[in-house]
Amino acid sequence: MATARRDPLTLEVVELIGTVVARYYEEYEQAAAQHALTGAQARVLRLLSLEPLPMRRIARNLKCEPSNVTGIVDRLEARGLVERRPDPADRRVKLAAPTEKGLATAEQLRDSLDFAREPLAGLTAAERETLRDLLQRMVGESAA
Amino acid sequence: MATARRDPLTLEVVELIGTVVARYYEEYEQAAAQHALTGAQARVLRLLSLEPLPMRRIARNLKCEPSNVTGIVDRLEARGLVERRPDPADRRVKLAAPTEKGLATAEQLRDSLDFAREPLAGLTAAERETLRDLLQRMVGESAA
DNA sequence: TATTGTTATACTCTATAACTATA
DNA sequence: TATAGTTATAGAGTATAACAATA
Repeated sequence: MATARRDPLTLEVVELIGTVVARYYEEYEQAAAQHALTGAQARVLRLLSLEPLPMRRIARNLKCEPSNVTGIVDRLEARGLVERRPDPADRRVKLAAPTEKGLATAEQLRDSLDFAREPLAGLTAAERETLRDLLQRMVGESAA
Repeated sequence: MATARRDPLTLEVVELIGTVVARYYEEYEQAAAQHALTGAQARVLRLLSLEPLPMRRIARNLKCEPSNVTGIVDRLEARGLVERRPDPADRRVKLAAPTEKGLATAEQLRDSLDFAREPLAGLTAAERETLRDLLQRMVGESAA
């Protein structure tokens, strides 16, 4: 298996992945902007819509410094999309949780992410399965 | 063909694409940082390594406002990676072009983008071909 | 008049370092 | 003493608006 690295085929696939990434990112930002959110704010809102989290955990997920999360959550909180709750188990911890409005926004956001579904519509179910399997092996099975 | 949108399979693929995008982006920034470049600077340098371009064209490619390009090119120029040249055909235009050092850096940058090659090593040539074809159809054939 | 690049301004994201309140 | 969250600071990317030079 592990041979090719700079062969034309591999480079072609790498190029295509770059194109997909650029398009995905662009449309994600655009979807966020439709709700007057930045990309980072939209990502945090999506994350919290799955489960309330301590600030520290948000930073780890976003792969940024905890100090940055303070501002992002501040802005989401100022817009009534998120709230900070105390953690009964540890008084140092603040749990960020979406409000009802925040949950509704997160759902709308999810729906507007047609970008990734739209192009898939051109593939048959069998092809989507193949794509899923190949991507899974690329990502390393342990995809979330 | 165009039926499924919210079926489990499609959503699974969308999720996987999101994972690939996050990983690609992260590793791109990391590769850029190894050369003390930001992601935006690395993207501009890569773009110019293909062909010198007017500031306006860079903005269009990055999908940002032209005023932002001024600063990014300023910083690349300050590091001796890029230079501004007059356009003989139109004296309003400034062509941004990589220096030799800039070209060398762009090439190193390209090489350090193993992130997208590494995971592909686990796929056979036939599988990479299949992946290429499916991605090409997603992207719409007209990939760069 | 329209276009190219720039400047000025304001906001967000980012990392670093220092601070506070808990543990 | 270690950890969670915050504040302060500085640099970079971003959009908007206004400007000079050129077309």
